[in-house]
Amino acid sequence: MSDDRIRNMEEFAALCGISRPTVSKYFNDPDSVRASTRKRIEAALEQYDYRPNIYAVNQNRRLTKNIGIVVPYLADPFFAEIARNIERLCIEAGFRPILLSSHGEGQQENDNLESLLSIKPAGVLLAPLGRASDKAAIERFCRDVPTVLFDSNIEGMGEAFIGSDNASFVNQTVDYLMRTGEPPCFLEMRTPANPNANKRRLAYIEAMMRHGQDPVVIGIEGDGWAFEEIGRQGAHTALAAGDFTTNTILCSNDRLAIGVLSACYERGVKVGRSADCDMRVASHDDHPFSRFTCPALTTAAHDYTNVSGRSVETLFELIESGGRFQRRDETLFPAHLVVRASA
Amino acid sequence: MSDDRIRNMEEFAALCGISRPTVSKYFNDPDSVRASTRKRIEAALEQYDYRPNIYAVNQNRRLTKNIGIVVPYLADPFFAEIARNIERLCIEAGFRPILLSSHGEGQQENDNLESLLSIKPAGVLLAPLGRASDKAAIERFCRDVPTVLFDSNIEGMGEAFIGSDNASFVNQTVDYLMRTGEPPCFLEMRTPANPNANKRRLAYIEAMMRHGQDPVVIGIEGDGWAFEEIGRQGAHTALAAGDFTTNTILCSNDRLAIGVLSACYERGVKVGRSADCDMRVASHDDHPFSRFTCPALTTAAHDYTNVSGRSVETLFELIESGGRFQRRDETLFPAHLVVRASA
DNA sequence: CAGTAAAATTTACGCGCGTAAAAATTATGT
DNA sequence: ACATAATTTTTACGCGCGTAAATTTTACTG
Repeated sequence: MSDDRIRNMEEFAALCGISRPTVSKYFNDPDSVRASTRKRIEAALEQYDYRPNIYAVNQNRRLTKNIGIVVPYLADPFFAEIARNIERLCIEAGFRPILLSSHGEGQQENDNLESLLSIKPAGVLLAPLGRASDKAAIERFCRDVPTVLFDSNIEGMGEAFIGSDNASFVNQTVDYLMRTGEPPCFLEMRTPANPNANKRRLAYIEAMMRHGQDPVVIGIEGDGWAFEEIGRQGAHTALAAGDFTTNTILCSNDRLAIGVLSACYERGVKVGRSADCDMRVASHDDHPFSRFTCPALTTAAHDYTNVSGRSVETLFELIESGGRFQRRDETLFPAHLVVRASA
Repeated sequence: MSDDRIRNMEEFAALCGISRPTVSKYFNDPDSVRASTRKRIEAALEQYDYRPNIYAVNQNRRLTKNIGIVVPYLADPFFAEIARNIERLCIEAGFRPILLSSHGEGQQENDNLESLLSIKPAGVLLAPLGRASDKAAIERFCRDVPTVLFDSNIEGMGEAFIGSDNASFVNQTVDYLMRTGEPPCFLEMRTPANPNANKRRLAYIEAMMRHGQDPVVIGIEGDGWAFEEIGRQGAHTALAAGDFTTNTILCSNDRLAIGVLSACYERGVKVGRSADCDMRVASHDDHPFSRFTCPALTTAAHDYTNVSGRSVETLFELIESGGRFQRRDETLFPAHLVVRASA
């Protein structure tokens, strides 16, 4: 690598012995130039280490190669994991992912969308906060930018939605719990952060009815995204009050369950499915840490690969279609049961 | 907000009744124009919702307002939390943070630096991987971009380092454990991912000598950033082999400890400081989840606020100094002990 | 080898804004 | 009110690249 700093495409083209417009064409699509000239450019590229000025490029291209990724709460390893998959897929496809977290706050979500607007992205993958989302702001955003929603749906917004099938999660856990012990009580936040929670509650009620059981839903207090602490305090309260009508708790999500396990431990309530245990606790999501709780958490797992993969694919299709779909598709992937020691 | 789309600064300046260069000056620094003209611009800004094209701006400014933030592993809530603090501080100072994760891999870290180079950031906050880092690549990068290292130091690289004082962590946990029970064995990965681990081991050995005790270091196998699983398997092996010479384990970091607690639970080893417990487990970092382990983890906490705050401040100073410091400062913040149930 | 299609070159313009220099205007102090 | 300093305006150029049109060169076919 020679260290003569190349200042622009003009100079680089001269070093290649090729005209600038052709070099420009190469950078837009290496296959759009003759194989022999491509070789020459790539040879020079290794020698001189030049790369187009990204700002000049984006100023002139009608569409940038940027893709915005917005997740509601990046400190949740679940979203960190999804985001990581999505990032990788974007890069492999030659795009530039820009990852933003809403940190659980509606204001931040709006700021993120504003910020994305100014970088004129080719498309955006948005996992909205849910209840705390500013629906009007998101709708306005989706009018300007090709957007695919994932993880948490908002009716009618974005050109498509990819997520997990909440009914599939709950059916599997409820069926399993019914088959192996007492019927489960359902523990959730009274005012859930996102609509998946509502769907899970409804699916729980329906599943219980199907089994000829009375559903018992325990809504605990708490606001924000500190689910573990909310679950812990809620479980303490509910256990003290004797709210659980059976020995089996099904939590709306793993982070709540982590808090519940913590509370049980603190109270000396032994959790598990062996004979010497007081309670069973199961949950949904297969959070990256759920394998390491004590006891390890029985849960229903997202199809991470398919959710992130299909989200990205869909966005690419959307971009190629010019930013609009004929109709808004909703794709739901089923869960699979992960039986561990907690239930 | 009128919806007549304004296409450029020329049009916006016309609507303000002010010349474009003055408007340009305003956007560079609102205080650089007369108060009365500033009012006029800001009034128009509310009416017409214009913002400068970020690509045109960055192409022409010698320095962008971008700040790169690189963390080794974003799926670790510890880094997610730090990154979130840093992001906020950057935004408040009028910068544009770009958050990148190296996902535990050297190749990704290099890619991240490459990617940052192309956006010509005003400065970069880099928490290097450590052992997996490509030192030469980082050194080259630091020559081109004003960089402040944080969390994990690499001797001589970057213009400054801000991190936590590993000796302070270990001294506090060791002193506490010595004071309240048997001397601790130290559990770590045999080939630690970053230099903090080495410093902690050395501090442990020194602390034990000071207490007149023989240090016992147990190095467990494992590679990569799946510390919980490594800790779990390592603890199983060590417990089976009887490697622990006392009933007290001090883990190098909380994520390992989470794995250790999981293994203990699986083996029916009761952890805690009450009389009926078999072992005590303590650790370092005060990971966001360490409050929810079973039992809750006794640990030494980072000074999150100061580490992130000082890192950002230092980078700002560096930027204002033109990218170079006279000498390379290393700032270490002490830890504080968080006593919970595990030890 | 001619004929044709494909690719590359030349030329030229525009993107939206930073910024410099000189001229004109406004604010400040006495 | 006047001299002086501080701002603003005018004018103009440049940043690095996308892209279009016309022209020339190259590659491929029979």
